[in-house]
Amino acid sequence: MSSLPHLRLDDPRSTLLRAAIAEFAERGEAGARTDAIARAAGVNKALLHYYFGTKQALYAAALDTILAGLKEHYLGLLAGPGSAGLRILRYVRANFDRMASSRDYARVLGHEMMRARSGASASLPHMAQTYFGPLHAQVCAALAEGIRSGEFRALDPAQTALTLTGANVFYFIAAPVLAEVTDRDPREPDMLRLRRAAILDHAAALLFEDRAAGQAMARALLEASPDLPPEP
Amino acid sequence: MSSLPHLRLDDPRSTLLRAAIAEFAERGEAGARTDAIARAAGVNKALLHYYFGTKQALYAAALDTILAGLKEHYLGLLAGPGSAGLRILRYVRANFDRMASSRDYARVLGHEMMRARSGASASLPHMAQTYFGPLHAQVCAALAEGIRSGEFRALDPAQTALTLTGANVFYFIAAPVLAEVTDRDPREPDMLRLRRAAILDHAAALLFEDRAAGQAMARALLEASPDLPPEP
DNA sequence: TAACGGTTTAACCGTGTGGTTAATATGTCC
DNA sequence: GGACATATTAACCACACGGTTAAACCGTTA
Repeated sequence: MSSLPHLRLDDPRSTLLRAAIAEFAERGEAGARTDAIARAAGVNKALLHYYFGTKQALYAAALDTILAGLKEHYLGLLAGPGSAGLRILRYVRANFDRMASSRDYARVLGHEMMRARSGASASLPHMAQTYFGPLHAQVCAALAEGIRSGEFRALDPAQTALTLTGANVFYFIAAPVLAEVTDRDPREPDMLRLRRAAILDHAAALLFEDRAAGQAMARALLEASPDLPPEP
Repeated sequence: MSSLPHLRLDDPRSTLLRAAIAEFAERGEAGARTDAIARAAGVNKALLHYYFGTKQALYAAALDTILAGLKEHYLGLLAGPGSAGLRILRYVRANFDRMASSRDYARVLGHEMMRARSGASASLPHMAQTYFGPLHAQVCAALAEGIRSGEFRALDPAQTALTLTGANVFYFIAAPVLAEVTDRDPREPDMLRLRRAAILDHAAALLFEDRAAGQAMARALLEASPDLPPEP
């Protein structure tokens, strides 16, 4: 996008962007207030328009920042070495870790999903085409490969991809409700560790023809990286 | 709530409520416009305040209407006859059918989840305590029972309950995004049938110690009620 | 130091929105 | 038919919000 945007984290533009991501994550684009973003960034509201033009453009920039590099990361894992089973489990783990390590990521995406009624979101078609589409296709391809090789059960790849991401995403989307129901914060490290183990176990149990082998693979992956990356 | 509210579907109050549910489902409480609701109901905006007082109260009424009777229905299924496996699968199917048959249900709940940042939603604590809490507890109890009896694998009940609802809910929450990615409407009857079969198969594969038996049970449940209830 | 470009601010503006009010319609009982 | 309660409306209001404007600030260079 710009030439060297990722250094200098204390210039007003970056500060605004970070404040915007937090605000959009909490309230969505419609609910976010530009005043609040500017105030949180310790900056005049006009400066926001000076750098980003409109609220919608700021939102697009926030989305781009959040999604930057993520597609490549996921596609890399899915196309990497190892059996289809190993690659899918690696992807599931990476997806979980990404959401666990950034409080805003899952919620921004959640708001985007909610906003996306037929043709109402300006950013949706772009995001679907450049991000979700290729990702979904690649997950389906890996699933199909595993089914062909006999490593996976006879599954519908598209449906299975949805179940996997759904199980993964829902935990974070529903986190505030969950906190109310269970009296524990789902983002607490202990809770995250529990969920991380569960999601890998569930994915393995769902996918593999030889369930015991799949679960062993999931456990190995878990032990290979037992700790979550810290919040950036 | 009131004495005889559910008859006479063409009085202004009911019309307003239905219009409100549709509007809240599309845009959430923050995004919904009272003007638009009144206009959709073919009624003056002041009448909305005459009947419901404030937008927030209207939203609460909409939530109550959507959730009315649902908890009893689900709890009934979970406490009904049959093994834990059968009851859980019946519940999963009922949950799916509910979301499939009402375009608004899942999306209203989705918006409510998004809105529920720490202590910001007035309706969340009430909903969590009277609705989600008991339901979650009952699902966990059924899961624990199945684990104890050996029908299910050794699972963490709470985590498993989350995976099940997540896989179920996500499909409908993400429907607009999905439509963009796959070029087919996920709410099309054919797509719903596919998803319905998949969700039951996935639940069975995830839960049962004897996977083949579980899948047979899921298939039997599917054939017992092959068609979805129509949209009300 | 004066001119200049990029940066930042205080003050302002138009509009959309939730909510109010006062007046009018509608029905019902005597 | 008149009194009275319930419905329903047109017109209005206050204000929050996204966006604008013109001026001030600041570092650099001549």
